[in-house]
Amino acid sequence: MATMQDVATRAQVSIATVSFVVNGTKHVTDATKQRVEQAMRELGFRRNSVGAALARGRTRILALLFPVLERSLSHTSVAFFSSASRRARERGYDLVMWPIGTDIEQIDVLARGGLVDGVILMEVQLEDPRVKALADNNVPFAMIGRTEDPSALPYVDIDMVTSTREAVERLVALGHRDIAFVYSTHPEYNHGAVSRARSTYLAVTEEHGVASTLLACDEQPADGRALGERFADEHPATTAVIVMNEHAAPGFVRGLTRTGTRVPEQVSVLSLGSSAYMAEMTDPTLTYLRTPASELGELGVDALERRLADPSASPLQTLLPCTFVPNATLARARG
Amino acid sequence: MATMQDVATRAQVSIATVSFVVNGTKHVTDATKQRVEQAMRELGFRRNSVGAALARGRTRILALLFPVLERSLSHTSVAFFSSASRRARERGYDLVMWPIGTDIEQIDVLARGGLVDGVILMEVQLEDPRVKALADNNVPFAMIGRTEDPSALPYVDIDMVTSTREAVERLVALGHRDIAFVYSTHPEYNHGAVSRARSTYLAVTEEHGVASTLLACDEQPADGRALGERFADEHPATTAVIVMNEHAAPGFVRGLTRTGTRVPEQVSVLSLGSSAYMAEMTDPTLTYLRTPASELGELGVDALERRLADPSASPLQTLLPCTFVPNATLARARG
DNA sequence: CTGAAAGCGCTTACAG
DNA sequence: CTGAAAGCGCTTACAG
Repeated sequence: MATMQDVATRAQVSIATVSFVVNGTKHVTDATKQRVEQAMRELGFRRNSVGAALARGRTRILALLFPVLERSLSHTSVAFFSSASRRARERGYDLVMWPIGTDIEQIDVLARGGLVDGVILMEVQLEDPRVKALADNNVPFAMIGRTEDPSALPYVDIDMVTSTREAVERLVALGHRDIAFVYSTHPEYNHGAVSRARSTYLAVTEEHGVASTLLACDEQPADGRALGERFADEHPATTAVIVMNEHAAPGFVRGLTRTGTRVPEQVSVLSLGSSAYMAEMTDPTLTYLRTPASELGELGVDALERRLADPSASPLQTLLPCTFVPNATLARARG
Repeated sequence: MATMQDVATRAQVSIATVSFVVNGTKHVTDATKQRVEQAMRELGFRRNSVGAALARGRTRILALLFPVLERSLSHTSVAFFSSASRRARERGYDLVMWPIGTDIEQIDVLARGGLVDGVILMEVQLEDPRVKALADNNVPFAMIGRTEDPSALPYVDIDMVTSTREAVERLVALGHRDIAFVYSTHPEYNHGAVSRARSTYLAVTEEHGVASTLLACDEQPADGRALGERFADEHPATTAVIVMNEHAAPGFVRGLTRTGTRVPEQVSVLSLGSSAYMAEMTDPTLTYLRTPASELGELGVDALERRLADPSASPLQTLLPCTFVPNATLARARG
């Protein structure tokens, strides 16, 4: 690999001049510039990013932390990733997905090691040790999601209170008086969004005097199906279900229909926080509240960039509700 | 951020000694070691990876290149990623997913910039400009998938010839004489696996004197459904379909059943290269040939590591067939 | 067992 | 407009 020094020697200029040409940081005479460019071409020169990073103190690389080994990437999560990476590129950064779990040690190494300029956290828990680790160590970061008390931290998140209220009230408006709520369980994880949705569901059903049932379900299609298959037996009076578990929602509908429960005539199903991709899996097509994944992915990058630009500026904090997408699994309550 | 120099000063040793302690590269007296460790603790020292990388010439970071912006990540692709990253960690590397497309320029910057020690390529095309770019530039890499002629390059890949033959012959054995093949289209992409599967399908059906039909389908559930909905009309004589399109397979089955075609009584469906996750989406549960994603993810890391250890060693080249998972969408041919 | 020093490949005031 | 030189934070022969 040719170095800048090699190029400088061949073009008979100083290494500084090569740097100016490569980075466009200072004006260089056309003639000199051409000599340098020719030398670079001849040597197949490519600037070593590590050297540059050390000198500059920045890499222009951002990391999206997702615990891939612990939690399965849903279609929606992938959408977060692609939109964030697109946005990062627009802003002159590279964004990579770093499959780091809750292991603080690893986060520390990554974040303080200087390899990345900043970090976007996903799958944030109410009490998240990673957040404390990053904050304590002064690593620039933004959250997609948020902790119990995000106070002065930058975040973008789904407005789960608004979205859950909308879910319940749409069902109430259709005459449902007994509404169940399926949420996703994951050992050790106290997901912020899940927790907020659950308590809002309880509050709003109570507010409307509607019967409520909380049902846990693993993040697997087969678990959704199993739940659906025994649903009619175990909850004969329930006429509507909110499913906040993207992985399990199609399986749940399938479990209902294959055991003879008609959807939506007997039971309405509303998927909370999902995508067109998953909604298309079932028959009838799932009615759902769409997670604004691409919007939040972009905003997550913006929040981080702002923090990088000025660590003392007020943090960007944005909540976006899900949007209702009417398909075929909602109907008026029976009887 | 405290540097090694800061630690050295505080512990009253040389920076070299600190380095020895941090890396365990040389024996240091217990007393000295403890002084150094205490100083590190007091200062909250964390080694700067960029400095280390520059000095060593290695970062111990690997990149998995997946064109996230251009191709949608299937559940199976995610499995590749998680298993590769798990394996990498076992071997002392970090593996990140780098959402790079076909843009050679970007690959060049990444790969030659010294930020990563090696690269694993996914979604390899028959003629893949990225492969040439990496090879020309002497960047250590391995492919998951392979080009038309991978000759001396390290790769691990699905044995699509064997797997497709198995798919066809299982259907033939059930008496099917008119078998269609749905493959995934993607503009600009001439995916190696798709291409090999298609030609094997044509060869094996011909070998058995069975009627064949090639059907293109975008990688979207809704496109699968649309294809399924018009299938009975357009291909009334066809009794079995091989679907090599993980995103579209559930939609295809759904399209069939919702237009009154009974699966598998009237039409058998065999999903080629999929996962339990996707198979669970439909009713009846999809019979499929499982992509050995976690096995190949691991092997991909092994292939790359071997190349890193000894660039002149013979490349690891492995083909693994899919394995048949019997579920509920296969039956004897009707009539 | 420990240290002084060169070197990894860049960037960037500073000087001219 | 161009260059000499210090510095980014480490690692690692080499010497003692």
